[in-house]
Amino acid sequence: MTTHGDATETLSDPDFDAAGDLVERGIDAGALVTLFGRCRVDYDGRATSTLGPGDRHVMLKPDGAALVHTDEGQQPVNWQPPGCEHAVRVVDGEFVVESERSSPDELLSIAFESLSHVGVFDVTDATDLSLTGTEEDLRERILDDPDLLEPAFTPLATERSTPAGAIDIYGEDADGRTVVVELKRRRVGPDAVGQLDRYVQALGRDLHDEAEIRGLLVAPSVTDRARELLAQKGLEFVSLAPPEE
Amino acid sequence: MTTHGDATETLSDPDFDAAGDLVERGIDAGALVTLFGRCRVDYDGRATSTLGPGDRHVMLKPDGAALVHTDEGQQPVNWQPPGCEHAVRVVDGEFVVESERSSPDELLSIAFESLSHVGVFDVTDATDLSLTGTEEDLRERILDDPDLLEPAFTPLATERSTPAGAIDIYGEDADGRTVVVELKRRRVGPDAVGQLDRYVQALGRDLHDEAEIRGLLVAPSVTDRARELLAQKGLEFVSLAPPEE
DNA sequence: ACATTAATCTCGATG
DNA sequence: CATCGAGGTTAATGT
Repeated sequence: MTTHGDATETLSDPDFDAAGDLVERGIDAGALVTLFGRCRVDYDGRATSTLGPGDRHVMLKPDGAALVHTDEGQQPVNWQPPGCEHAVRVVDGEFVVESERSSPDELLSIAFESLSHVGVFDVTDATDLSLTGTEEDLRERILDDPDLLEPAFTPLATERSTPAGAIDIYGEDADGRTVVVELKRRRVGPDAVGQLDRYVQALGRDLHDEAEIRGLLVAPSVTDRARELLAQKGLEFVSLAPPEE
Repeated sequence: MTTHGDATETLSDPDFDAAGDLVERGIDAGALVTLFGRCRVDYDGRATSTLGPGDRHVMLKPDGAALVHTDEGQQPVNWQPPGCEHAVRVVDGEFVVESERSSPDELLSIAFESLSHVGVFDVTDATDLSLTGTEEDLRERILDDPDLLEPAFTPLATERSTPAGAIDIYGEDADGRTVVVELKRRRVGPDAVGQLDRYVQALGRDLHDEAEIRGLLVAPSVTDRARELLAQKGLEFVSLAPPEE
């Protein structure tokens, strides 16, 4: 066992009793717990899955999330969302980690036949991520300079609600016609065209003036099918990306 | 340092030189590498992000994926997809992990001011996940017993392609009318209705017989807005879920 | 490489 | 609680 500054504690090739003690202590202390070893994994909840024996890395977070990672992929092979209860016990010679929640009822069960590592990490992280280049940045760019869309475009509202959902930017063109703007931070396919079309139709029913409403899809680029759909539905496209920095 | 069976090796409170040696050795050996300590994280690529100092858990996978986890959330606060090159070096008294790829150009940089743990794990996992309760299971359930949709429904094709995309199930009803079926494994909103409508319209143009085509949305349930949209567009809904087991 | 869609999507905002 | 839409979505599949 290795301890340092009350912050991190690890066990190598622990016996199951020692591992159980450390993991329970870590969970109770609100620490982040990791395990590595050969295990089977079963999940039952929104779907059902089984995973035969293999070496995997398991992370139990203090917010109740659980992650099972293999050597491949950005996504965990199995997981449990935040809000779960973690528990460990030894059953039939296996070290079993269970993570459970209700609504929906879901259970993740990880049965280790051998454990080569257990770690407990005291995490303090008050920092928030600062992210730029999002759809919101694109919206701000347009509101700062509406002429980017077309000359004399006038934004009137953002997030204007319709029976079909909220319109990103609602405004008027140079001729006083209503304009519905849908923003996407990256290249778009047919789904985005469908979304814009829904908003235009819903707004038309709201205003009883469907023919006079223009729909503008704003994105860096569109796929061929999306372009065809736009043409079919009489919608327009403006190429614009979020600010670079 | 702790070694066992060539499989797992960990360092506690390592100095940066020893940590660098172990991490590089782990990466070269195709192992899964973990680090824990106080760090800053910067990302630049499809978007841009910065994250101030805090304690985080870092995982470097042999396929080139990188994950930075805080104490909260199922998702990593920063990451890099598979296919990246990982590198470590000591710069200005910080232990820096960089993960980079091209197309798109993306760089993730993690600068540790202190390291309390480094782990190297030899992963062997040939097992495939077996998952049930997916949309594909729902499709098989219907193909096994088409009457689940309605009496005398006859499936003719799956994944039938149209200019608007592939239709989940394409078939005929008791009266010989063409039926377009869109499947969803869980409760659906307006987007699924738009998707089904696109397919019906596209097939109508293909067959020059739009009026005679029925559209069926099959899901466990629909939201109110989706139900209204279905009614407006003359589409139908059948409540059905993927098989339980 | 691009296009399209599913996902135990996750996550946050909002009513 | 449910609903809705964004996401550096990711992952899989087809072309």
